[in-house]
Amino acid sequence: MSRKPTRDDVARLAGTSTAVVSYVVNGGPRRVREETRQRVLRAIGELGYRPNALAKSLSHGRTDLYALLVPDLANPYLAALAQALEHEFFARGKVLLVGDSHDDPDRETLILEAFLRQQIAGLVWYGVNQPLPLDLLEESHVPAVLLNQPTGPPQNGSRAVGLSGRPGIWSVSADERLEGRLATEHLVDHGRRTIAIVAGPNGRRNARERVRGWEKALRRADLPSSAPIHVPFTREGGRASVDHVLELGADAVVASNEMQAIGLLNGLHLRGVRVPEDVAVIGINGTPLAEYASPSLSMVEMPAPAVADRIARALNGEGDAGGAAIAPYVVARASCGCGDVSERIEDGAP
Amino acid sequence: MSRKPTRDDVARLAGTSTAVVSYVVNGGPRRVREETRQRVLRAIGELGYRPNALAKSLSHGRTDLYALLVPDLANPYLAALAQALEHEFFARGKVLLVGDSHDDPDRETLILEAFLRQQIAGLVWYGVNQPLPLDLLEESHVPAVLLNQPTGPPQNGSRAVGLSGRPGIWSVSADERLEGRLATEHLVDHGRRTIAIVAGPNGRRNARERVRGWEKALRRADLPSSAPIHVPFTREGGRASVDHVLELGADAVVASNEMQAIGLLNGLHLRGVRVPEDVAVIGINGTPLAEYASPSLSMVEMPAPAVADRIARALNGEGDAGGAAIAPYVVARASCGCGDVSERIEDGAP
DNA sequence: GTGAAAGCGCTAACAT
DNA sequence: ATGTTAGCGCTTTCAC
Repeated sequence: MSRKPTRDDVARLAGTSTAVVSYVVNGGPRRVREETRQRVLRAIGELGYRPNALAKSLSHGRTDLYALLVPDLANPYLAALAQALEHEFFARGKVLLVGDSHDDPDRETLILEAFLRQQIAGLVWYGVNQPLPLDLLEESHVPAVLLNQPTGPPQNGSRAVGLSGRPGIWSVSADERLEGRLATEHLVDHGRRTIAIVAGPNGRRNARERVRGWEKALRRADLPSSAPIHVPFTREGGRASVDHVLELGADAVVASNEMQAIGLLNGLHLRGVRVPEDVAVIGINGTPLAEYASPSLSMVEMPAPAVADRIARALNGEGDAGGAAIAPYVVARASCGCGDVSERIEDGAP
Repeated sequence: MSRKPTRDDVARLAGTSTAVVSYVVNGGPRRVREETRQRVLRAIGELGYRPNALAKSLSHGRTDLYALLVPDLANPYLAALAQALEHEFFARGKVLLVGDSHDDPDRETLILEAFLRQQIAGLVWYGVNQPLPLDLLEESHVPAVLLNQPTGPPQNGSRAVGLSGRPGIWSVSADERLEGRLATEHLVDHGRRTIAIVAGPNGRRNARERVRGWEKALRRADLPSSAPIHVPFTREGGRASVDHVLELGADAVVASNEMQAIGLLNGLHLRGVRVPEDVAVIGINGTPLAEYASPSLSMVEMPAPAVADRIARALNGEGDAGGAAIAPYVVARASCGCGDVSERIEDGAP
């Protein structure tokens, strides 16, 4: 009574063959007479039989394992994404493996290799570098969705597009430029004239895109643009940018992600600068956390659940992965001067 | 050249038997002549051979899969824990599976079953209910660490203890009572006289423990205690508790977790109450996020990396899982009135 | 030091 | 409708 019951035990107890047990457990590929079915089911219940997914996968040639590889699981945006992906995958009977590269390309490779050894059925990869070293991935035949990888011409919102290299590698990425533009335009609408931007590390492509959107909005509004303030995508970075922001005499700032925005808010608070009275703040890629900053943070958002849905569809080859874009939108709260209004402002076309 | 190379291919190319390839790949259990070893290694390199962990596990009877089951992956504390666990497990050649129960016991069971089907080698379970339904777990022989499950008499700090039921089930839990006491004592030291507590949902055992610690500290200081304010362990809950706090005329508040503390801070901000001048705030189970609240949040902490280390040791049967306790400590920041000092205050004995 | 072969638990093509 | 059986890729005992 110690060894875990196997399919053989079930078959023996039910007085059938092992194949029939398989058919019952999997609901196919053959039909089974109802009476037999019941007998098998009863045997399964009696033994407390639990199918071994390992054996199944080995035999069937396909696992139930999906993997997520990110640079920082503690980043609220990525944690929200992990949560949303787990939700989507679980709904499809898959289970989620996570890896945290700590922003280290070498570690990233090691993790990826571990995932491939596990014969993952799909990968979601928020990579450290741009572009990513795809060799490992390409020689495997694992379907993958790349995040944070700008591909081709800028797109409206987010979509899943096939990526050159090999079929089965997709890219789901936000239109960072649009996000930057939306954020900036909102500040312009508030009548701000000197709008600074806290950007990501110099040279990172996705950092650059957000800056481009900011520039575009300023140009359209006929406002001057200053030099982007390049700091890491961290709370520390945001806080450290405060001196620059004040030197520029800015009356508004766009922060390139939520962690930076929170750090910035804290930095301004420490300097005794009032938000939004003295300086208005808006960030990009908000999470539910933003609402609870003090003052609450206005953000451009593209909710993790929608992104996760898109990713899951792409990996499962469900319908039009490249279909309608997910549009980012402004969630106006207090930090931009919208008072306590927490309305959702939809975007028009570019 | 399309099929993935298997151990057979390697053996053929190296001109050896499959067993030898195994010995080389696993560094055992038999020795292999150096020359042969090199030949095998070369064949592996040439073919780009990657061992199939599935087959290995099926044969070997043990997977490299550890699983983490939590009620809310987006909770910064749990996200930090997930990150720290991934780190520990990866260092041991394991890979991390995550499940999010969304605070739903039924979902929790389904996820657990999925994990068991995957033949996980270990489980870390931050359960929804207290006590947890351990039947599923007990009939499996999976080593497990239960978090958030008060066991036996209160302990100093956190430790891994064997849990009745069956061997291989451990509990690593904070001494919630001590945490509550430390937080409260710190406020007392600041000269606060009316110290309220934002507790967790009424009836939850871990919520109760923190309240007990608070009561004890007040009693010792000869201060009156009010009724605990029971709200969910969420930011919404913290924010919603503000009216109660103000009604009580409190000049200080202990929040039972970080999300509540952040919500409370925001609620006070919205009411125009100054922190810490009018009301001092301290929370329990802080993460790096707390430092960036405005004002920065004083917290009782028990860092995720230390907890994760303890958990990993327990699961790996490494040394004294039940050894020295992890002591929670106060990280004093601005919200309690410690100014911008960010010193770490160690705790004495109970 | 190395090879042959019997499993690990399950799937599915092929029989009946 | 159900039984038989050959794998899936690897580990490991047992021979040599």
